[in-house]
Amino acid sequence: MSTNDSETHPPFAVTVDLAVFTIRDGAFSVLLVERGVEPYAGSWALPGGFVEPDEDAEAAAWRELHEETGVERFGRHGGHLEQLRTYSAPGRDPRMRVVSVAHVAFAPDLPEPHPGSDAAGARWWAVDDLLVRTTDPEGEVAADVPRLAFDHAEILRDAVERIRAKLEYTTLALEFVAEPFTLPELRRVYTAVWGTAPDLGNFRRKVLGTDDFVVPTETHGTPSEAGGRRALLYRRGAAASISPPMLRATG
Amino acid sequence: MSTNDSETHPPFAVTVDLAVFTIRDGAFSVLLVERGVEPYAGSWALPGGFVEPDEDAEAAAWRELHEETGVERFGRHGGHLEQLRTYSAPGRDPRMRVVSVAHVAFAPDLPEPHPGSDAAGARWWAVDDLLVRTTDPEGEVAADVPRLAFDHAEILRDAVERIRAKLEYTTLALEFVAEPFTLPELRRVYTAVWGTAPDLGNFRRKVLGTDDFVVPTETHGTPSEAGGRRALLYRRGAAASISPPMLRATG
DNA sequence: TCAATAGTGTCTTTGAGACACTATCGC
DNA sequence: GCGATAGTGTCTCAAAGACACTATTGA
Repeated sequence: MSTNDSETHPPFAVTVDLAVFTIRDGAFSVLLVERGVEPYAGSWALPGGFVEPDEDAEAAAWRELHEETGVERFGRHGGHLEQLRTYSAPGRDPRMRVVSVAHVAFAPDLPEPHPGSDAAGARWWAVDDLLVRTTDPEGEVAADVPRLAFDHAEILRDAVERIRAKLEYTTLALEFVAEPFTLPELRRVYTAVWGTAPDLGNFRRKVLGTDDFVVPTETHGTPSEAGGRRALLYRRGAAASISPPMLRATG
Repeated sequence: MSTNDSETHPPFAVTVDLAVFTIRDGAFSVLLVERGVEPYAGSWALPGGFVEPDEDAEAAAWRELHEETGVERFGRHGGHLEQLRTYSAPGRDPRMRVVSVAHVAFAPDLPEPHPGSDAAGARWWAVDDLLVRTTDPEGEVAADVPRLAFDHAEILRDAVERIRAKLEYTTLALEFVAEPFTLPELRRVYTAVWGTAPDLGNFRRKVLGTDDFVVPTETHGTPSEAGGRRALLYRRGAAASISPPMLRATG
C-alpha cells in the first residue's frame, strides 16, 4: 500500500477471467466463449467480465461463472473456484489498461453453456488440443481448434499446471465427480487431467488409505455400457490434503 | 475478458504490496514501513506503491523493492520475487477502490532499509512475533510488536504459508543464503522458516542426494564464534524442485 | 464361456526417521 | 584434554511401483 496521493495515478479497469474445467467424455475440458465484439471479435477466449464496484474479484468470478454456466454458488455441491494469479502487462488489452485477476473453477457435469449477451458462442474444448495449438500452431489437432485471444493462452497454461499440481497433494479431484461416485470414476479424473492412468491397485490403496478422502456407501453403481463388475459407490470425505502426495508417474 | 464497453465501468487504483523476507540473526524476518501519512499514519504496513502506466505489477514490485531496500534486479544474485495473490475487497482501503497485487520477495543479507519518501520509518521484524500479535492481540511478545495496517496481516499470513510450503518442494531456501554458503547455514534457513530443525543427517542426505541442488567447492568456511569444525562451502545448483519433497517434521 | 471391468494380494525398492558414532576445530 | 560444531553410517519402518491374481457382471 503506497502512501502516495492517489490523485496522481491513472485509473485501471479490473476484470476477472475464468478457466472453467470439467471432464467431458473422459477428456479434460475447458470452457471458451466466442467473442462477439471487438477486439478479437470471432476469436475464442476465456469467459470473464468487469469487477463491479460493490464486489471483490472472487464474487465477480462467481457471478460470471453463474452467468456462463448456470452454476450456483450455494445450494448443493456448487463446484470450486479459486484465484489463479493476476495478469497486468501494459499491452494485454488493446483498448485500455486492463488488469485481470484470473481464476480457476471446476465442477462435475456442467451443463452445455449458454453464451452471455456479448458472446457469439460458447462451448467446451479439450485442453490438450488447445495446448497443442498454443505450443505449435500447426500441431496435430483438428483444424477448428482455435488460438486464444489476448494473453489467454498463457492463463490457460498456468491454470492447467496449477490443477495438475494440486491433484497431487489435495483432494481436488473430488470436485470433478458428482456424488455418489465410484473409485474408477475418480481414477478417470486423474487419468484425464494428467494424461496417464495411475496404477489401479496403487490408486485404490492410496485413496482408501488416506483418512476421510472418500466415504463408502452400501450400494453399487451400474456397469458401463461395455459391461463388467459393478463398482461400490462413495461420497466425498472431509479431507482436504493428501500426505504424502499422490505423485504423477515419473514417465 | 469481458466484451462489455469499458466506459460504463468505474476506475480502480492498482497497487503492489510486498512481503520481503530475510533471515536476520537466525530469525525469519519481514520488512515493514511505518506510515507517515493518512490513512493509518503511524501504523506499520507492508511496503508497496502504485503501479505506473508503463509497467506491469511485477515491474512495479521490483521498483518498490529497490526503493525500499536497494536490491537491484540485475547484476549478481538479486534475490527472488514472485506474485502471491490479489486482494480486492471493496473496503480494504478507506480512501478509494484499490486492488492490490501482493508479491513475496526474499534475499540474503539485505541491508538496513531506508524509508521511502512518505514513510516515517522502516525496519525488520521477526515474523513469529507479528503472527502472534495478529492471532492473539495480547500474545506473549514484546509490547512494541505492532498490528498491521489495512489487510496486511492477512497478506502476511498468506505469504508465510506460501514460503513454508515452497521450501518443501523447491530449492527456494537457496535464495536466503549468500554464496558461498555451508550446509549448516542452509539448514538454519529451514530451521528459521519452519520453526523446527530438520535432522542433521537426514538433511544432508536429502540435499546432497538431490541432483544439482548444491554444488561443492574446494574450500572451507570459518567456524562460528563458538568454535567447532569448519564446514565445506557450496554454491547454488541449477535444480529448481525437490522430488520427492523435503517434508516438515510431522510434529 | 468370454470379454470387460472391479477389486485384492504381495514382492521389491526407495527413501525418510531416528540416532549412534566419528572428525575437526579453538581453547 | 574439553566443548562445540561438522559430518558419516546404519537400522528400521512406511509407502510407492510393479504386477499377478481373483471376483463379478452382461452378452
